[in-house]
Amino acid sequence: MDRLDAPPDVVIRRLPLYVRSLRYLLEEGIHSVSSQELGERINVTAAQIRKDLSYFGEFGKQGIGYDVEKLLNQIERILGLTNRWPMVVVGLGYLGQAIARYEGFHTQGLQIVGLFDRDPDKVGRMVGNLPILDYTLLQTVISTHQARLAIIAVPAAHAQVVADVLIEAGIRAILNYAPVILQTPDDVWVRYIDPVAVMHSLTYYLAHEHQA
Amino acid sequence: MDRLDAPPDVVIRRLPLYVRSLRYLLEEGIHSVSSQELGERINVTAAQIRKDLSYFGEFGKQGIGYDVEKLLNQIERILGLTNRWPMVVVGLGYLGQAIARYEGFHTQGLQIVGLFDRDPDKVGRMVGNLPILDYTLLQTVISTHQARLAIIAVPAAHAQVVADVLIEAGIRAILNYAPVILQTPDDVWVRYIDPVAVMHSLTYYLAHEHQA
DNA sequence: TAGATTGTTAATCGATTAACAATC
DNA sequence: TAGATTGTTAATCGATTAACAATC
Repeated sequence: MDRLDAPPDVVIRRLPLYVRSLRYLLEEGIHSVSSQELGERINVTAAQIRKDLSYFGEFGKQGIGYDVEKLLNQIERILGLTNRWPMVVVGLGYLGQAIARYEGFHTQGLQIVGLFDRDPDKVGRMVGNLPILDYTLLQTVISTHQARLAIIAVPAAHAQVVADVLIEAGIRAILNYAPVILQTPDDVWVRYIDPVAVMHSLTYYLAHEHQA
Repeated sequence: MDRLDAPPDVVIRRLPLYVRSLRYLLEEGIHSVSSQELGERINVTAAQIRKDLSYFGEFGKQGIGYDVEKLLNQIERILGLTNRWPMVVVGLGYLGQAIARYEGFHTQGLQIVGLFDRDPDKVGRMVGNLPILDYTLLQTVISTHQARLAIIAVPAAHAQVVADVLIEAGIRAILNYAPVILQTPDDVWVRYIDPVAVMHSLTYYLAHEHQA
């Protein structure tokens, strides 16, 4: 394979699923796995797993498969999960609070270092072990922790300004829960979580199920 | 084009974004839009929009573009959004409560008709205007409302059993927030919301940014 | 050794983009 | 009419799958 080619984004998006599945395997005390077996757990073909991994190197043994722990470590290294990643959360409504309280980020190398809301009634309150801060402190907190990751959980109408401020303050990758497409510079990564859109794509299939 | 071909899933997933953008346009008082203009708002090419729509019919006028309201109505009809969709939410932790309290579902044709948790301490409490019910009532509520949509927001270890029960009770499409890949029959639709995986794909790019 | 499974190449499949005749 | 923009076809691009030699 051509190690010069950058791996496609689809592949990068699948790597975290491999990581998770390998962690589960390890918890189950399974130390060796074939692309076939791994694939069955993630609903992905064996060929796709091997092809995906081939962008980064050779991690298995013919006739044997993959050493779970070794492969896990390798993919974690590829994803940069050997360091902890500081991130900030903006918008502490019900959703933002659920995000702030979710242990899954912390256990997976993602460390929330700042919570921000512009509502004066919320500022100062604690969520978990962090206080909600005013937007005026965004810049300081982001530079202090060198945070490059942010989660936006503010109302739709407010998301674009928040994104602008975050980027200005040094944020380079955003996970946006607000139902708006953000306009950002090319060197900023933006991903969306959009449950209503997902549900609407499902209603399509339910509405058309009996025509098929 | 060949109206006999089923539209690809990628296209179905984009339709809800068109719906949303068209709604925003309408709110802004804009009544006519070209594929070019619409595309700029959603970060999609004009050609892709026209191609996507062509799977379902002809909705625009040459030289003019699309009537916003008309196109909106058409896509809503295609997605089945002319009816309201009953759905249940299982798991009323912080996340489940945020979901239950989010107005976005209700305003977009998705009506939560039941909240379920197995924790006896939670059962009976109200979240918004609905009480949290025990799993024993799942079957009844689902059949009463003929719900075919469900959201799973339980801990990872519990998600597969919950899915099994839901499907047994008649659910046909699931949005799963738990970090596990569900094993389900072919006639059940499953989508995932997985913020940790998304963040991990972002750390990849941040970790490799300066090699590029 | 025989059996299993990798890594990789080539073939296939599918989605996006470009281009343009049709037409408002 | 001239200019703009659609709907659609064909070309391009990219991702998935199949197949198999290499090898544990």
